[in-house]
Amino acid sequence: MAGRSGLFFVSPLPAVAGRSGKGAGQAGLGPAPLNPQRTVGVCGYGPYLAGRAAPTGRFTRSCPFIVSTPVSTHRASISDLAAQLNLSVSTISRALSDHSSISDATKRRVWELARQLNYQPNQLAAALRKGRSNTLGVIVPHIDGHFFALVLKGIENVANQAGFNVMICQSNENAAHEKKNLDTLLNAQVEGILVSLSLTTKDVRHFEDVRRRDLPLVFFDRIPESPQVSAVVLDDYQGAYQAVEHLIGQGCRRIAHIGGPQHLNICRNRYRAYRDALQAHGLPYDEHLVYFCDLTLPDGLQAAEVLLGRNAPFDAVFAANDLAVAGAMQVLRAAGRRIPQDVALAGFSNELFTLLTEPHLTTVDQRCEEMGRTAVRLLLDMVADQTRQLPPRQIVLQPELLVRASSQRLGE
Amino acid sequence: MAGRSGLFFVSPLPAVAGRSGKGAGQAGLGPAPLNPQRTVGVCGYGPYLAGRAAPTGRFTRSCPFIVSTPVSTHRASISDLAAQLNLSVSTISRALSDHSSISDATKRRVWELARQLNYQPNQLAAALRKGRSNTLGVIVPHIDGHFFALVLKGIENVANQAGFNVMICQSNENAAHEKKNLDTLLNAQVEGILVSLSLTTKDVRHFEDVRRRDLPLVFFDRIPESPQVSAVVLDDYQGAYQAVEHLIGQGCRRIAHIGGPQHLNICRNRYRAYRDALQAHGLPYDEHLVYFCDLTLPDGLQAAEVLLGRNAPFDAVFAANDLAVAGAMQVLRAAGRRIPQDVALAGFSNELFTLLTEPHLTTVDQRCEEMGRTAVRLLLDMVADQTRQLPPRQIVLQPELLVRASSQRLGE
DNA sequence: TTGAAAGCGCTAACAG
DNA sequence: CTGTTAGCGCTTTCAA
Repeated sequence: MAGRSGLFFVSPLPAVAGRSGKGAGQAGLGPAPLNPQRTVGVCGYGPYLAGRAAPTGRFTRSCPFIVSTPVSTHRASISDLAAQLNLSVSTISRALSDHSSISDATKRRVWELARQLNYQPNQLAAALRKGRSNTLGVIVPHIDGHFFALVLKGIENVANQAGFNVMICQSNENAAHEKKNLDTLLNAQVEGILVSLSLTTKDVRHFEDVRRRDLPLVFFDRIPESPQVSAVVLDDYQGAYQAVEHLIGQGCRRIAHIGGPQHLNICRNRYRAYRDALQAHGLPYDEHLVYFCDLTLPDGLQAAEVLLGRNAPFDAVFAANDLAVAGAMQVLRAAGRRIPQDVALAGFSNELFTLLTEPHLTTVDQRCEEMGRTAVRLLLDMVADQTRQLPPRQIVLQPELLVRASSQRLGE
Repeated sequence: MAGRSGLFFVSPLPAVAGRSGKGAGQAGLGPAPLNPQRTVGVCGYGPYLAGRAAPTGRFTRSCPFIVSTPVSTHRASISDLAAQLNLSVSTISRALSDHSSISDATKRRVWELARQLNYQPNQLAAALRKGRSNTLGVIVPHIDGHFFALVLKGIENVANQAGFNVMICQSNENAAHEKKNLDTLLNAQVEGILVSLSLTTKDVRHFEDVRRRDLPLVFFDRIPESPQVSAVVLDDYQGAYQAVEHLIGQGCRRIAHIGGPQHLNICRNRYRAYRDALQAHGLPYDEHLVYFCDLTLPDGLQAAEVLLGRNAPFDAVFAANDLAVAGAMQVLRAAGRRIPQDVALAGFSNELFTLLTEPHLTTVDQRCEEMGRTAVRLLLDMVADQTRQLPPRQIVLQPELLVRASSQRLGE
């Protein structure tokens, strides 16, 4: 199939194989031959260091990596056990799964041999036979960045606890890629799918296949606009509303907004909350104070520049994410604005770095892990429901406003 | 048996001939291309909002999510196709994989029906039969945080291009968990494994199983101390050495170090480079200027406090990672130290947030994606080698020092 | 160019 | 308590 391009694209330094420089009992140097007969030993070796000589020796540590001859490359199967014990494969199978109808004596024998032969069950075969892959699929826009990483952690925890593996796909914010991801998951026979839409997904018909197969499907965070789907989301509206209200409470009257792509539910809701909060407090909406972008760091920088250039004074910025507001802060400070005295700032997502900026950033926590856990629980409920008749459910998590120095103009 | 702790990380499979799709009559041969589809219903619905009433309607967008009754929940298999076309399963199988010995006419009929029935090959069955799962396994300490996320991205790219899926496990910095991860991967019949050791892994004997089975194994970044393994690492020594040398070049004479756990090769090498660089430039090593910890944010805060409290003046800090130095910076500034005039700072890893602090942090780039790509290429070479005789290789990537404001005391 | 048949490793009736 | 048997869906000889 796809060619394996075996070229190594490595930096100048040639590969260092079996480099040493240590005094300790070095076994093999250089291209170590395979099958060094049962060398069960301690070996130390130098650091991967280029150039400089190093006062080594004292930094090595013992390394009990056993190098034993591969006894047999053959993977023990259930029938190997059966043959060796003069039992039938079904007995072995049952013994291994601790079936009640197998005598303790037999079980013990089986387990012992399994241990000796280092038997590992073949999940593929079991899944094929049982018709259950014990695997869930997830499609996320990307994996780098705080939010999805934490959601995935939540998903993994609950799923694993329930005995499921999780297969992850990244759509790279690309709708076509997302579609392929879906095929991949279907081919892998996953038992249910979790999805957070890509930035460029404006058409969700590719999820119809899933539906047609009665395969449980749950969206989270970035979801399509249909009450017919099951979904878990944060109450972005609420979080944003609170953030803006907080800024108003600090005496801000001209609050700017850096918003994200409006076809995404999350960005739209944050923007809407911004408008509503202003209105609820009798403040006018001024479109000169609003800037839409993709919320990257460069976008944040540019947003601040544009806002400053518009000649529409503002005393606060609420951005739809933390990165944008962090970028904006740099530009604002460079322009001589004091934070929060001149301009108060609030972001969204509670990224780790909001505690690394000076001042720390006010933000809204998204309950990442909880979102993951909730979504997978919902999915597992659907998977467990044989009838496939469960009505779609939508679950809304409550965010938490975290007030920090970037927005505190009054004594707390 | 082995606990489930797997996260599969997958992406588009190599095109499977006769991929589904609906829409107008696709005539073409070969892997059916994505198809343009017509819009079908439109439905709008309110936002997931709790509490406040919202001026809905204007913010909804069209949603062509089709709600159709599940026609048949039965997944079409190869034998269904065979039955309907009066062909044998083997012919179908061959046609689907575009085998040369099948007539074009037959292929066309097969593909067409496959499309109609929305046939999706069962990977499990294929893998079982072929004895090849087309899956690689990866064990990382965690998935949140810049570094591993990017390495994984690199791994995914290359692996997918070569037609492999990737299964990810997180050890959560826990050696016991790492062991379970390994079982999970073995059970899933992966064809090769990539590992970056957990913080608490001091004994690597559990990888012996892998070796005994002749399963290709490549370590990256955090690796065991043995020349017998294949590994890809950054030249941490070189990167740290350059960073410290840079600080010296800026006029710093009393440079402190915040170091990580010394049983990890990466931390040890950074520390060693720190000492060597000092020595090479005739500066004394003073243990009062060194603080070891786990390099978290709180650790960084504490490190600075301890260093300040020791009454051993210092004019620079080189930390083994960015988080620690970012934390230290906060404490130092709070204590009235100007950065970089009083204390110059340098970290390690090139985290995104190094561009969000004030001033920006000098750091060392780790070539994350390249590390992932390189590691998986090495692994794929081993997988491709039927003989299993390839000698272990170690590849060293060169880091890049990124000088930023936190350490620039002289005009560039 | 197509078909028949034999499994991959495991599970689960159904019988003893 | 244990064994026999029949597949899960697919690939792959070997024959036609």
